[in-house]
Amino acid sequence: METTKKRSDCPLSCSLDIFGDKWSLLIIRDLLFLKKSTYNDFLKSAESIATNILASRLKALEENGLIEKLEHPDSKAKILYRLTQKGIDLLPILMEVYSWADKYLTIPADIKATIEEAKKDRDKFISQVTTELNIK
Amino acid sequence: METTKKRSDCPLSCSLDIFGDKWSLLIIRDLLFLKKSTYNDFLKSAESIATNILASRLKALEENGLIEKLEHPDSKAKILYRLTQKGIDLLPILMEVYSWADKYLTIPADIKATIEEAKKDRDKFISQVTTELNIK
DNA sequence: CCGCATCCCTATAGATACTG
DNA sequence: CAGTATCTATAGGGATGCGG
Repeated sequence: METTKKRSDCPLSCSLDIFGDKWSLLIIRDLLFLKKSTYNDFLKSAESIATNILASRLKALEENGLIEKLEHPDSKAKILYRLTQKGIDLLPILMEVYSWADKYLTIPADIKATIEEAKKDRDKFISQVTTELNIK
Repeated sequence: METTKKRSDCPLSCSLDIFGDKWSLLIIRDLLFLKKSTYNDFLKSAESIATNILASRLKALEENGLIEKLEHPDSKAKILYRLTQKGIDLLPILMEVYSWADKYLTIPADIKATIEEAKKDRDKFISQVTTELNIK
């Protein structure tokens, strides 16, 4: 069922086989920027993902080594999802998408400001986000 | 039918609504790098897209202003697909995906060499590809 | 509560055959 | 050559159930 056979040897094609859908990168976004880390956090996101879809994406993301499951410090009942380095390294891709969207789509003003701030010193922004995630 | 209602105001979410599927970026790749420009060119790609999917993606890409349809210089029967600037500007995103894939996936040696060459002088590579496409 | 799993139903993706 | 038509498979939405 989770065979995910690759369509070709093309690196782009293989990458899209992993995160080329409408939901995976939104989960990555939540983990990268929005300090979300539990199942219910993701469920509450603006795009309102269905529970079965979320479960299947989390499983796929974990199988592909982009995220990992940990015990939540607050409660035994909770699970904490965290990005691996492989997952964190999707950040530059997301930044380019934001940058493209900033140029061609209509963006809420506050988000627009953040994007342009991040673009100004891209490397600094990347290391900042990365460090933050690694500390946690 | 092509209502493509957006799921949220998030620029990433909106971008994924446009090209966040397993095929659109492969068509963009074909146009950007592989000098493909007709329906049958795309059909022949390694991933072997189905004809109806190709048709629907081309339509969506055109509606979203990423590509445009032109008369083919060789034949009246042919249609030439070309990237708009909005489409060409997806190149930085693709390059980051290639870069990520280069780090984490198993890549054919020749493609790996090309990726790393392009990364060395990224801006030059981008302007080179862009110029080439604009000339045609 | 929390993290799913399951079921049911609909919508979209996709494979294949065929057409203007 | 550039698509449709038709059919089937999978993705996805929404409600609910259930063990820890």
